[in-house]
Amino acid sequence: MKDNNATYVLLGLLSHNPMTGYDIKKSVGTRMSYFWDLSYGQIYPTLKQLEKNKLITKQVKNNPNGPTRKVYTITEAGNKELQTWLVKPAKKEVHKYEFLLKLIFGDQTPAEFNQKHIEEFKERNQKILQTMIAFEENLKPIIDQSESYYYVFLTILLGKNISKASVEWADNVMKMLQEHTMEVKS
Amino acid sequence: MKDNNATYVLLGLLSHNPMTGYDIKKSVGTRMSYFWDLSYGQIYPTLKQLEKNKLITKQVKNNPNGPTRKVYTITEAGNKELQTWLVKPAKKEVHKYEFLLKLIFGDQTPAEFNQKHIEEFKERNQKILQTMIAFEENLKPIIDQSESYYYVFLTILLGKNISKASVEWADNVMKMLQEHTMEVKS
DNA sequence: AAAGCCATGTAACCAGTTACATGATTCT
DNA sequence: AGAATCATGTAACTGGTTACATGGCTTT
Repeated sequence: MKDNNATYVLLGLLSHNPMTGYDIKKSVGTRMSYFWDLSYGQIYPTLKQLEKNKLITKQVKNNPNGPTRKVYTITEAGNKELQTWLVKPAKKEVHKYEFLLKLIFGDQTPAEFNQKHIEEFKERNQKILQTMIAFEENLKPIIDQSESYYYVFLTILLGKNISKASVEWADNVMKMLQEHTMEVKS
Repeated sequence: MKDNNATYVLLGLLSHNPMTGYDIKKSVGTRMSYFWDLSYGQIYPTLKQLEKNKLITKQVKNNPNGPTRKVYTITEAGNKELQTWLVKPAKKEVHKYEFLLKLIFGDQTPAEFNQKHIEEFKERNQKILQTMIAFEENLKPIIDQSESYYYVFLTILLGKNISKASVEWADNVMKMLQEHTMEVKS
């Protein structure tokens, strides 16, 4: 059995509800959008492999309006595998900020381009912040209905805090850069 | 010519000073540690390829105490290539928070493990925060000596803000989780 | 009519990691 | 004596993306 994160995302999601590959993609794209991503190119082969290893089972459901749905359910063995992984220490976070790679070489380009990168970063983070706030509001009233909502809520809060800090940084350095550019020119 | 980020990290660093592959690794590991990483497995083949494409040149320097050093210098064509890339919009940020992947499935495991993951996340971020503050203090007095220091400084500030927000989040949710665990038990 | 969603999947590619190989010097 | 640093590099592997292929249903 392969021991990559894609495997455990699928097991984790299926530990709550039986789902199709398509459902999984949507689920990751919403509740995990801030901190994880999976493509179909990972999802479908991983499902196949999990089934082969008896960590999940498949039910083929005929769908009158559209293609056949393949609904996957976690097995006892699958749940055990998930729990074994859950207690192991997590690897450290990986970040790829391409815009910082451009900004750190900002002395090699006119100031306007650096400002553009910062503006765009700010916009991306404002969007994320709004999404996180919306998720937060949606979850608040139902948080006591299921223990699993509570943990989703905690992860949403981190996304909210970090995107907020990012927007604040962008506002600050935009001001700093404007003053700096004037100083350098004079 | 390949158009991956590793290429531009090397060009960007070499646009400031001629360097060896080893120097580049160290440089990335300090000033970019928060938001980027490169392994020798990427650096050496990329240097070779950049040289073949005449974006950098190599000088082999005999080193009395140790192996031969190969010092690379950026060419005019290399600088142009870098500048072309600098003005193009950056791709959106990519994050991989493995611990959130474990926390979001926190209902599947005893509370103590969730708290462990949060504690460890907090510790990682406290370390980063301290590093960023140290960089900030080191840069402040020399920031007017070179335009390039200024941009490094801006990137350091983002690392500082985000790791600070992360530590604060950890403190908050630890308290929340402790209360929540007591409620659920009662 | 066109765009977008539902739903499946594969193949080729690109990015990035890890383990290995080599070996001298310097610090503790 | 042993660990760390200096310094080079490759090969095999794993992780992850993108483009392609198919095709019906629903919304604008």
